[in-house]
Amino acid sequence: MAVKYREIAEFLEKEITEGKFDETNKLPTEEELAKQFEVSRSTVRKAVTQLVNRGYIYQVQGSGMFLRKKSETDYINLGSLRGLTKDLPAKIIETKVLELHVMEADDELASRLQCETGAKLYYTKRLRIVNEEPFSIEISYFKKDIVPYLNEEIAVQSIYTYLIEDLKLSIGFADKVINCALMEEDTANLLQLKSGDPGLIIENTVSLTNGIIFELSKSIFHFQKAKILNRVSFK
Amino acid sequence: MAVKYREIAEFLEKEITEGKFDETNKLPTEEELAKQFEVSRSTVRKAVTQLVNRGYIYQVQGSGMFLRKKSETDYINLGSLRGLTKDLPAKIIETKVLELHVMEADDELASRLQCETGAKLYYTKRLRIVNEEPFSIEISYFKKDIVPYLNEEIAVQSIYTYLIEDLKLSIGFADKVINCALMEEDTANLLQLKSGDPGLIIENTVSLTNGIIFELSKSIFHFQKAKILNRVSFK
DNA sequence: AAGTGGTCTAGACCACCGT
DNA sequence: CGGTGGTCTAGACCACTTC
Repeated sequence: MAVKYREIAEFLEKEITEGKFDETNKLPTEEELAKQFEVSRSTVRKAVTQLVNRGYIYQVQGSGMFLRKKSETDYINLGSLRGLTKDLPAKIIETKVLELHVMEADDELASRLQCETGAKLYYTKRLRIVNEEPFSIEISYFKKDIVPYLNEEIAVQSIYTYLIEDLKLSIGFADKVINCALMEEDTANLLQLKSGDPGLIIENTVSLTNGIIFELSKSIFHFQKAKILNRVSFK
Repeated sequence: MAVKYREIAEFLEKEITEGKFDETNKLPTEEELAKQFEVSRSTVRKAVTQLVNRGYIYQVQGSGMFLRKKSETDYINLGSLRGLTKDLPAKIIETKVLELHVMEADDELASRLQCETGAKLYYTKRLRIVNEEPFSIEISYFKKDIVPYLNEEIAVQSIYTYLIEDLKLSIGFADKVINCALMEEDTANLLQLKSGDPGLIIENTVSLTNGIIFELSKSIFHFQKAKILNRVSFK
């Protein structure tokens, strides 16, 4: 942190989620915020833009900044990289690590991860349990030269928290592909569904700020329990 | 248009898609672009930010601006409001208008559209055909006070083009909820699937720039043919 | 050390909303 | 018309990458 506009965005985000502006449904003007935080109006605008992009507010020229309707709480948020734990704060989330070991990239993985065939990868398969019911299966591959160490203790918690806070990785961008497919029997069993039932699938290719891909993942969600939310702003 | 940063973004977007920077995989520096377009560096940065948000490029501090790997062409783009026609430019897209008439909002529609029960709405149900195969079913409700007129000729083409270019509506933001559900028989039939097969569903709540909701839609995609792409940047 | 993007400022002027 | 967001500028200084 230590960057003003991020701090302001974070501060306002917290105020918004705590309901501080719910009565008026409106934020103070940019001018007022600039005065309050003792920064220039440009800096306020940069902070505010983040809130707009995250779907908290919208701006109307000549009129002001307004709260967007709060979204329901039990959606998976496509725009965040925070993971289930942060997306579903109201729920009890458990994780069962089904597999975790180092392996070598085959041709297909190498191509998708843009690395050499045979490069070392961490492979992990996890079952996510929400409110004591199976919710999703997550299969991930991490490049070992970027994520040199991973163990079950970490994988049971949020891997992303570990990557960001401990390994100090800075995540840059991701491609997410969503589709729907019929499940194999073993996958279905893990989710307590029948073979042939569909799964909602998100495939994720994640890069660091410098553009290097470091993770590939595939999450298969219980089709009756998972909903994905994406808030879009045009501008 | 007439806004510099948008024009620059559009210009660069075109150059990128035409492959102008493919050799180096890199864009000119911000300074150079500022000189080229005769604007300040801030204006260049604003244009560039749009390209970043749209998933075309990424920036690396101290190093430069680089192209992101081109995405495959046959994805539905979640971040755009352009509609299928623009998302799948390589495909032949036909639209069959199954229903189109004015109706009154019931309690549920009124609540979701934030209008009065009984308010007039345009209802339309369309079948989208891609490369001569059924691809999706789209059910939409438009507030009639905002979209006063709609006919089959418009509904066969892109409704959004009509809303933006003819009605001069300015779209502000949208909530998109994605999930997966088993289809009813008549829906399945339209997509040439079996009753009980799954559908990939996007429910869309769209607001104007001033925050007023004007459209609700539900698109049910053929689960074997549709893939949704979302490119995310963190910053 | 040079090159390049990231943050921040102060201020001007425009465009739109609501009274 | 006053209030408020939108665009744009010119310039300073910082942080990171690359050599």
